[in-house]
Amino acid sequence: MNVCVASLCKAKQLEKAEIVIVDGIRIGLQPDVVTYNTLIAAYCRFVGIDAGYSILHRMKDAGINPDVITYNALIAGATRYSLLSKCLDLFDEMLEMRILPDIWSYNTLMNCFFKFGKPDEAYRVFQDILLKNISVHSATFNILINGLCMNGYTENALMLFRSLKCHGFIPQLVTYNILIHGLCKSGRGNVAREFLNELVELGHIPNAITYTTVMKCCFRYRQFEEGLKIFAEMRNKGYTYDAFAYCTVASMLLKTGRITEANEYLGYIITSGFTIDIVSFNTIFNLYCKEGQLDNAYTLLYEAENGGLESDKYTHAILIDGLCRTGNFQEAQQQLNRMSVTGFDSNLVAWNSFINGLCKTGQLDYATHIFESMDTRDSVSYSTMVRGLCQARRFRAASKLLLSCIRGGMNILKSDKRIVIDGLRSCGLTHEARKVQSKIQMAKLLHY
DNA sequence: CGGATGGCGC
Repeated sequence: MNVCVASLCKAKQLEKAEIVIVDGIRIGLQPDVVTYNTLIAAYCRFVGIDAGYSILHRMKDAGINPDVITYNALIAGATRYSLLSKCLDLFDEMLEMRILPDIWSYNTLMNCFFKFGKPDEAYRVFQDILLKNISVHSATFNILINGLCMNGYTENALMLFRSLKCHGFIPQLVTYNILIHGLCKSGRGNVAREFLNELVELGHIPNAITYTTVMKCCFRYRQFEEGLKIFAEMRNKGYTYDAFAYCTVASMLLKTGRITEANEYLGYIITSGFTIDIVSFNTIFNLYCKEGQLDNAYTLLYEAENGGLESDKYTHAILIDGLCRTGNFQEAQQQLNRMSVTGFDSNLVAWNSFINGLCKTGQLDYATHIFESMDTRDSVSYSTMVRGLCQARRFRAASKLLLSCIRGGMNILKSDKRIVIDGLRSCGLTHEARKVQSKIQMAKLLHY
């Protein structure tokens, strides 16, 4: 029965799995801890953490005690849904129940801390593993390397990787995938390339994840044709069994103005029978919004939501950008305000999109007002405003903003700084231009 | 029976 339940759960057929269990009970087979653990993992993955909990209760009611695997599945579920405190509670609960955590409990907890941007605490978990003399799993190192990369410690991740190799650790394909991704994200595409060669030399065969990662890396460095070549190779090898890579390609095409081609690839997503999840939906939705087909976009959104797809912060940001592009600033503003009441606040990208739209249409005072009322701002917010002010030839205001951005420890693009300085000069404000330049230099010295 | 890697927005 357990084998059957497991394979149904893997295939997301939870109702069928439940039927098998009921049938089993009818012929005298009682579900055991393995059956429940399988169910808990599947419910956490496909339905939600509460669904996982309800199985836990069912299990306890049936007189079966949870074990370490039960808790690991729940902790992983809590991590998936970004519930840090729930992870910690579960870990404590496990200890209280005198269930000894295994390496995977620690791995999962460590991964959870990394995911929440708490690398120090994650590292403490790792030290705990060593202290308690629990033998590590290769995944422990993979999680460490990934966590370090994702939290801006790419250099440390590289050092760890190299020292592990010296100690006889044989990197797996996942290890390379993680490293390549991390290196690319931190702007070290050249090192990523080296690792791509290395993994092949070591006899690994790149998988769909490797291809998608490398392809995105190419796009990041504006090597579009190179990336498309990788995609073609990936398709030839039959590695496009999901929409992941198609989304990357389509959004690159859209961003570079190759609308017709983007349309083509999105067509594949729709006709290939892939499950349209929120990410692929957003990619398609973005096409309609960028083309200014807001009516079609709304229809699509309506249909998707009726079909049970839940929009996320990406959906909202795309919509707001679309509304701005079509000049519907009032509706964009309303949507933004609605967003903050429905829990999508801190959607900085959407707000940035809005001020960008306002700046592009010369509504600088309105943009400034919004910018000042935002509770958080990032370097994009500043860049957008700075560029907008320069375009309106309000160079003094732009330089003031630029300096306050730098004082806040945020860095904006060199080209944006250039625009301000050149602008000041073009107005004959040579003295101010020089002042800004020296302040930028000073900030550089102080920060690095 | 669980647990690590890839896709979308300014």
